[in-house]
Amino acid sequence: MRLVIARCSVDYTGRLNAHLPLATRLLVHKNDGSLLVHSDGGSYKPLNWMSPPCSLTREDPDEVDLEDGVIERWRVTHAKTGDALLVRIHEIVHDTAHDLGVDPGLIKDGVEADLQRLLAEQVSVVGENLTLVRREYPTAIGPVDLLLRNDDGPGTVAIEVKRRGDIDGVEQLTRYLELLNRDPLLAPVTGVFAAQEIKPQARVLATDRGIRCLTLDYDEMKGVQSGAPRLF
Amino acid sequence: MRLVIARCSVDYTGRLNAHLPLATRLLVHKNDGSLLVHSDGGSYKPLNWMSPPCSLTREDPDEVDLEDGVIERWRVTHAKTGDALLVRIHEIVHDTAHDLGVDPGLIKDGVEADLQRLLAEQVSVVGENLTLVRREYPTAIGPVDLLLRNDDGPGTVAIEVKRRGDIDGVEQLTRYLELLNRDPLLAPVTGVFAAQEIKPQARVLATDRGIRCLTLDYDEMKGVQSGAPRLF
DNA sequence: CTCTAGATCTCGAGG
DNA sequence: CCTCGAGGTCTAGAG
Repeated sequence: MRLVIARCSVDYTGRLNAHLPLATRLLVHKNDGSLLVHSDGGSYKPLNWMSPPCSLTREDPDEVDLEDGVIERWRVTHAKTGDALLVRIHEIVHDTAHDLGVDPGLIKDGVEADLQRLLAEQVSVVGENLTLVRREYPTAIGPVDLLLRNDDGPGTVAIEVKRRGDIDGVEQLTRYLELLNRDPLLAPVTGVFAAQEIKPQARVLATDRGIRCLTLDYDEMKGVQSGAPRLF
Repeated sequence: MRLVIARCSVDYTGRLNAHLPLATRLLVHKNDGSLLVHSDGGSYKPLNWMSPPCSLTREDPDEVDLEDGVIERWRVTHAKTGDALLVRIHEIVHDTAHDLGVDPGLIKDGVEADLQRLLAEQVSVVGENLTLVRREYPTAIGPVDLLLRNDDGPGTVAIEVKRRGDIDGVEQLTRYLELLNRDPLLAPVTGVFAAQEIKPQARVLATDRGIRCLTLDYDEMKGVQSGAPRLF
């Protein structure tokens, strides 16, 4: 990894065109060829960047650049799409290289998959006399998160699990319900929209379509889960 | 901006929990308090991070940490959500600080808004004998990108413009059409789904609902546009 | 390989 | 302040 602090301007050409006027910025050139251009603010998204696979070549400035005070140019080209980043460097303030080695990577806990797993283990949260048929129940238009069977009679419950329940999730569940209800072995299929947080618009739409909303408490559900091994 | 290369482990607690085992990484501490943890690969997304507004405090390691070889700890806490990042530093390989100043920011060209503007100026691309009523035609559930009037008779055309036409866009347009067709001054309203690239599933769904798909060529449309001033 | 759906999404506009 | 939609989305996982 090479770290350069430089006064530079940047032009991107690819899926769109973008231009960064001359200013002092951090350039991170990673070992895989990728380049990040960061300012001293904003969030983790760089002002401009090139993702791997790509390669960086150093160019001499042309006459116009020389008159503007450009001392060198970096051209970073994407191997497949042809997207290109051109960095015109006017001054290098700092320049160091470091060997970091391979990173062991991130371990996560609490994403949608965890919610879905917990709810599959605790179907009583959804209602009484229900049994899990399976997680990721396959259909022609994609897998339904959870499918439950009614123990007392005919009928099935399809559940869409989200961390944040938005209008898109309701649309998704609606498409599944429409399809599943054509199957005489499953019908009638009712819908449950389960999420840690459900947006008001999503709740209105769901209710209007006869879909029940269920707010989930991840920490509580994690607490109920008995002796299973924890990640940390 | 402070740049540190350090052997460290990182724990995030907030909307989820995440853990990074001990390894050598780049720590970028920005002027607004935010922190990025980067490895020497992957894309522009850091392995772990904290977004502003947040603040970093240096802590002494506890006894357990000392036995593990921790020389200092950084605790980065989000001002509002309470999300926290704890960096346990075992060794500092590099440590420099730089004054970057304020960045003038990025200038873009070719995003959805540009597509929409161009199509509004070239409604003949959609079909003959059509006139633009307005862009961003307001409805109760949000603005329709473009609304056109049929010159030869009754009826209206509602257009949803996307850079990449996905299934979500078809759903969005469907909701608009349903609503607009209740208005006797506009009905019958037909739909056109216009995008630079239309995904197969989206095309199938649109066609099934009687919505016409229209693939747009941005460069060509930009070329047609006569003497208007260009960004670069 | 493609395609789908989640994300500590981020970011900006509009009410 | 929140909500909504776009993004050079990125990313992981399944088919």
